[in-house]
Amino acid sequence: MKKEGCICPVEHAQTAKKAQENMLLGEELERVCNLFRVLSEPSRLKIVMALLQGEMCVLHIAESVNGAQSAVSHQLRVLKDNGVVKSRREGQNIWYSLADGHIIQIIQIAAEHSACI
Amino acid sequence: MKKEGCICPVEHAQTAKKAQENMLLGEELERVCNLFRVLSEPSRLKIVMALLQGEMCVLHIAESVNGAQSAVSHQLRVLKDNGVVKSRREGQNIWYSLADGHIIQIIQIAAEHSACI
DNA sequence: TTATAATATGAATATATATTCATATATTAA
DNA sequence: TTAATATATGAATATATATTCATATTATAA
Repeated sequence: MKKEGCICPVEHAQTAKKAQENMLLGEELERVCNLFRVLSEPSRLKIVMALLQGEMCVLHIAESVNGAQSAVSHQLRVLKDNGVVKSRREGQNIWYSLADGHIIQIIQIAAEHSACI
Repeated sequence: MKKEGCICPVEHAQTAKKAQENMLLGEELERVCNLFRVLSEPSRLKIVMALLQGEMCVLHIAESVNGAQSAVSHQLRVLKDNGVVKSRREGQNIWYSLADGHIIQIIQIAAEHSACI
């Protein structure tokens, strides 16, 4: 792991040191990773994309993404646990929507990036 | 899957319809998911965070993230295949850096979001 | 050419998790 | 209370993939 007789410029050793010092760790790292993990499954990303259009109940979401009720419900729980969606009960229905604007921004930028690969 | 005698307001059916029509599909969906998947592994996200500090060779990156050479090399390939990092050879070394500014933006917003959960 | 250093990679194992099925819970209407 | 509808969930299976180990490749120096 040590780089002793290294060919790289001195600045690179400093870069490595700074990277080590500023490294995201522990719970904070996990939370950011979890957000990305949640958005990385096609079925879940489709649910999030559907909710860009507005609030919906579970069955309407399932219809939007062409998925099974059970699977969508499991996925919504993961999305909610990770702060991507929020929900409110309305009679027999539970309506889901995006938790905040960050999600929309992230997806837009990711889409731009992916278009350039 | 059908919602016939649905209690939800009429707008929700239209929302579902719009969501269905505008749904990201196929390769485009996969590319966006892949970007998120790549960023969702702690070991890989740490590499990306390290590269926020600047260009580095594999061993300096391994040092930054406290990881094994082989694992870091495998991860760098995944990152490169998905357009997150780019590389250039410099003698015996190969220097890696972030592919573009989108990655930085996405991580910043994700960190903000995660701080609010 | 040989030796050394940096990086990459194939195979195997271990682990995580998405989906499905069956069923449970919760709400409303009759 | 009973029936019907919407949603949630536990368990099992199937699949994806991160890491490790050993080794291959590439570039430089002696």
